[in-house]
Amino acid sequence: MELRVLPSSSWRVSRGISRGSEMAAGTAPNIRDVAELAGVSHQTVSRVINDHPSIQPQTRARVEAAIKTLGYRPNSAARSLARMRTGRIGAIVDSPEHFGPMNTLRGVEVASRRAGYFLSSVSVNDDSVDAINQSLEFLLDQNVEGLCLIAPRLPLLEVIRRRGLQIPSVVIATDTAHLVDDNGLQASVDQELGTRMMVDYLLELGHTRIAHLSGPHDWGDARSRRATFEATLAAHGLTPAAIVEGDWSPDSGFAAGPGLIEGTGATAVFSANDQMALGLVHYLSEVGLRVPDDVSVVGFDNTPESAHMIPPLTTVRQNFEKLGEMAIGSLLARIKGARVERETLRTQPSLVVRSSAGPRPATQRSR
Amino acid sequence: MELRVLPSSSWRVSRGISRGSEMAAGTAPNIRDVAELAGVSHQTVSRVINDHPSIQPQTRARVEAAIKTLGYRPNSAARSLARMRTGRIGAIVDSPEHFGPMNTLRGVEVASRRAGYFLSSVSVNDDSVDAINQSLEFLLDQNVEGLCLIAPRLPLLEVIRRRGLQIPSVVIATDTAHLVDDNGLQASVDQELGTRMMVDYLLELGHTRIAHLSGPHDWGDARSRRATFEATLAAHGLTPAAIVEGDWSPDSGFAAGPGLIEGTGATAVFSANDQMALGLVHYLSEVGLRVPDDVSVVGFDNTPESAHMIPPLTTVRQNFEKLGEMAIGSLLARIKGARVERETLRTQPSLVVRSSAGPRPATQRSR
DNA sequence: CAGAACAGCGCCTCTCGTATC
DNA sequence: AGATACGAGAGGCGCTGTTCT
Repeated sequence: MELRVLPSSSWRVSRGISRGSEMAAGTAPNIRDVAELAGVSHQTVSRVINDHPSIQPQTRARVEAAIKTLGYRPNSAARSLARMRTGRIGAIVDSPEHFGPMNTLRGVEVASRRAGYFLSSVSVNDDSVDAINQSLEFLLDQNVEGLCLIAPRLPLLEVIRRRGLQIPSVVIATDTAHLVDDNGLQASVDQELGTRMMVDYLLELGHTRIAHLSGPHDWGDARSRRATFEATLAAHGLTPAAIVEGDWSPDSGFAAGPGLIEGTGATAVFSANDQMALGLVHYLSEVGLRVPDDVSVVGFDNTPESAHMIPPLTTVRQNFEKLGEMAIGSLLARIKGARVERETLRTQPSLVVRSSAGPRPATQRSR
Repeated sequence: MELRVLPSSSWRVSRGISRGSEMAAGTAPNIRDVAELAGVSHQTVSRVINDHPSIQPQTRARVEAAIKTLGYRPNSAARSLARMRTGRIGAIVDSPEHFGPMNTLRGVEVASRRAGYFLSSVSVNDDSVDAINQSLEFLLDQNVEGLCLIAPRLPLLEVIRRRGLQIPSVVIATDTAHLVDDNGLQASVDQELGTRMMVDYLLELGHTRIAHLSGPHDWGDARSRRATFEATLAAHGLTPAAIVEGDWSPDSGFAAGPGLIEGTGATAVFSANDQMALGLVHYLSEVGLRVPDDVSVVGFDNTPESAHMIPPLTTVRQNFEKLGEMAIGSLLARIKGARVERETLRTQPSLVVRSSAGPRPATQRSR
């Protein structure tokens, strides 16, 4: 897909050239208008805009000049019709206001554009089956060639499971249990790895009483992190000091403070995201507990803010942009007719060690 | 634009009905396939899907049944071509990770969909003229009928000013000085009103030493709020206790604390957004100043978090969704051929009084 | 109320050509 | 002669209009 610069005010140009006295100003120029102006056949123009090999440089130059002066732009509908493909993919984003889905969409956007595909995306916040189905229909009505579903929560996954996908699709979701589709394509950040790295890190620091501030239970990531947290502790013969569910917001992190700390003996808290960690740190400072001297706090996401928290937050970096790009890459391969086997893409998160976690305090707090 | 429910697994249906032994499975069904199955002409099918009045209920029912069993979906490219319109509008969003642009886009999305228009949106973060121009070309290549530009910062506005817009467009931006276009359509939340309401509120509470935590200077909203802040104070014969520029982030709010408070005598701080207010409140608690007893802090945006801050934040509510909807409404009117005069749309913000601002302390702090 | 017939939207593709080195 | 560079023309993509029965 090549991009040309429009000479200003040449958009609604007259097409009087080819239609004599009609002078239908306001109508976009035609491929034949270009041909006429360049003194070539419409064939040649077509060959130029489609990068056909056997075109002489000077002819190409003449045509491109004509294109520029007319402000010609191929009619995408006509192209789609003749080629029998729209060059468009559709995306549904659930909870687009959240860090992960938002950045994943960014990656999806970049990747599809770079591949020469148009993207139509729709947001979903509503959990109703009807709303989700309407979003799907809305995309299918555009004859998208493929579908990318950013589905962090269960409701959207459930709809996908029930109705199935009839065109090439990729589902970006952690909780894969709901996808029974045989030839399904699925992508996610490896939550288990990220969680294990973090919990192992806390264990190495000597912590044995670790609490978990989890995300909402209808989020796949939250479920996975919580489950892996418990499993990793269990593998070391430990049990959680406490588990409190938040809603990803800083406020919920603040509010979860007492449940995580009071009487639990926790010396470290693994928060399922950075924002809640922020709120929790705030709570701890309010009750006079120092981070990390009294309590270690770690997060997940590596938001821009996390580097500047006080103290700077130890967290897990997830490359959502890359996730989106990988997903689109594989989706496009399928659209172009690659094999159709079940496939699962994973990106690896990485531990970002800053200073919000430290060794287990020598003397236990009394509380 | 009506939405139909696809019977599962009926998408890639055979079209053997009309093409005999060819049985081109994998090809989407045709309007003629539907006609044949329903025992009517393709004309009638066209009339049904376009809600033509003169169709008998039973005929309509037969056709709709055929549509359903075949999983027929009109080819959007063919429709666009025949109608000579794409039914698509394009949107560019600068800084989509920020609260305002993000929610404005949400409104744009909802409004265009409700009006039966498809939406293509692209994100811009880069300030380079090339990147912005490419985004524009990308949308124009899709033959969008109109353009919605969410332009909170100056660089995008500058590009718009320089190249002009050749198709119906609406610019959502506060800083209108850069738009010389004669018949331009522009929309924004009334920043001056919001700022005045807030500053007046602080003045009524008796504050005379008020500091301002502003947003980045290349943001239109930030410039407007700052200018109005200064003007409103001046109208009361007052000068700012301090002005510090942040970058919208909580961290910058935290970092701005000393500059706003130390030695300024400020008893109130007007933060240009809620997130910075959050950081500032954190700073204040760290240095032992109570909000609002010692220092009043107010924000702007009314983010979901603001209601749960401690103390709950007094702020200004901006209805970005409505802004987006209004903008699209007026844009569509232009696309449909309404008058083309210069037009400016404004939505009114409202004051949300919570408890982070109180009366001026009786005794001045010593610092 | 609905069918038949046809033109047309703008572009692509394919088949033949002719022309030039 | 056998390449390469381009033209002419037709048919088709799926749907929408209109007009005439």
